[in-house]
Parts: sequence; structure tokens; C-alpha cells
Amino acid sequence: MGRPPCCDKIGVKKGPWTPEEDIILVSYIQEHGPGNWRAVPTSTGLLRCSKSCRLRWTNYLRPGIKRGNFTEHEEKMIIHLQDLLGNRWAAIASYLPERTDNDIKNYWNTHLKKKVRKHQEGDDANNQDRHSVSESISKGQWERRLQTDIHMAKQALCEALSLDKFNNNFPDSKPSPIQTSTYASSTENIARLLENWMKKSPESSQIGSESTQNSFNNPSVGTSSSPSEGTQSATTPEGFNSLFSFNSDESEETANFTPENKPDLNNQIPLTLLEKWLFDDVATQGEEEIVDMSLGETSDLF
DNA sequence: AACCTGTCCAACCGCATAGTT
DNA sequence: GAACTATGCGGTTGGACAGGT
Repeated sequence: MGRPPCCDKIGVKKGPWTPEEDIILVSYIQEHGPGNWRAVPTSTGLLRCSKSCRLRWTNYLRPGIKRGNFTEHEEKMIIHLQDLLGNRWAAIASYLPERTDNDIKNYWNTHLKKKVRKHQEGDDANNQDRHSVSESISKGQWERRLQTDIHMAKQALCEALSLDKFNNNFPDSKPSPIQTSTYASSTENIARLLENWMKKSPESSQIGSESTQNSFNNPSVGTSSSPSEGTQSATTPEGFNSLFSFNSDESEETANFTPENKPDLNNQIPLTLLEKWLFDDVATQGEEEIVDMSLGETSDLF
């Protein structure tokens, strides 16, 4: 049987998202939480397929996404993790919660791949005797990969366990503490986008504010002018803060987005021994473990 | 100024897989 | 267990932009 398309191709809009669409999507997710993507286009009236909505959210609108230049540390992480995991970008991204798999993938393809290749070529030319070393490294790769997988499984278990404690925050959301923590960690991307869009088209803010009046209660909505031109505003969030009230003293729903509401594991219901062990382990080992595990291999790149 | 080339990155496509009926 | 559906993932594309000639 053939797999049907994820959405009806007729009447489905493609291409870059407009700020209006972003706002509608964000307001919907703020109200209902992420997940149930199929319902998003019908509920919001967006002429986008569910897949496109999910992608837009996870890769761009989701709070907590860090944009811009990758730090040296992040580069090392990516190079190392790519070495360990291959092109499993989602797995790699799980170690860099502020970056999306798409971002990491793009960065790898445009920067790091060349960098690594160049480095390897240099190595081949200059240090043939290092071959035996790299051979032994590759021999140990399966072991390390296994280690990483164990770590990831452990983390997944940790996430699953911790989820119960966070469920009240996002009943509809998918079980992922990364998600919940990123929700809590930043709303800047969305805030910037909205702010910018407000500057661009004050009158069209009606759409956003009407459909989201429960969520957006900042009086400054739609009051600014000075439109800015270009597609950049549509794809580069410059400010949402004026519309979203993500402060901890707001309603329970909006408060879920705040950094202040980032789950404080130590203040939760008493942990079981297993949970405690997991949290401690993940917290202490986390990314450092991965980097340290064999960062020596990549550290000479920098 | 016009053209060419390379880079960047948002978004799309198709497949895999998990979940549901 | 088969059929169907929803979601996630990785590969790829295409448009915008920057820099060079």
C-alpha cells in the first residue's frame, strides 16, 4: 500500500513562513502545547501541513533555541558526537539542547565537514605514523558508541521518570524534559519575532492579538510602528517579549514558559533512589562526559 | 554596475518507525 | 497481524545574500 501524503497538497501553502503565520502557530501552541500537529492546521486555519507546522516550531519558534555563531565548545561537541554517532543529528542535538538538529546539520555540512576533512588530510600528509593510533581509535569507536547509547538510554529513562513531575505544566506536550526545559529556558526567539513584526505591521497585529488574547496581554501590543522591510523579519525573530507574558507571576499557563519555572529537581517530590541516581549521574556526567570521553581526538582541530 | 560563484539556512521531501484501530 | 495514521529524522533543495572579478 502506498503511503498517503501527510496532508492534502491542494491548498497547502509552502515556502517561507510569514510573521502572521508564526504568531498564529505560537499562540496555538502556547494554548494547547506542542503535539497533535495534525490538529494544528485545522484548529488554527493555517494553510500549512502539520509537518510544516511541527518543523517551524521545532526548528525556529520553539523557545530556548540559540541562534548565531557556534562556540568552540559546541564545535568540539558536534565534531566529537558526529564521530561517535554519525549523522544522527537528532541524537547529537540532544546533547546541545539549545541547537536544533537542522542547525547542527547545516553547520556540519557547511563548516565542520570541511574543517575535519582538511584536518584529516593534513594528518595523512604529515603523520603517517599516526595511522596506527587512529586505527586503534576506530577500533574503540564501537565501544564508545555503545557507551554513548547507554548514556542516551539512561537519559531517556531519566526523562521518562522526571516527566511525571512536569506533566502538570504541559499535559498535552510530548514527554521530553529537553522540551520542557527549553520551554522554560527561553522565549526570546518568539518574543523577538513578534516585536519585530509589530514594528512592521501594527494593523495586522489584530490577527495575532485577537486569536491569542488570553495569552498576549501586554498593553504595548500593536502600538509600535516603523516597519522594517525584507524577508529577514519573517525568518529572523527579533522580539516577542512585548506580546508574551512569560513571567513567573503570570497565569499558570504562561508561567510554564518561564525560566523561573524550570523544574528544580531538588525541590520536587522526594526522589526515589533510582531517580536520584539518574539525575545525579546525568547532571554530573552530561555533556562533559561526552566531550571528555575522547575529545583529545578533535581538540587538536582548534 | 553587472555578473559569477560560493555560502548559509529555512523549508521541503521521502522514508522509517511508533502508535492506533 | 494487517492496515492505517502520526510523528520524527536525515537528505536535499532553492532562494537570499556576500564577496570577488
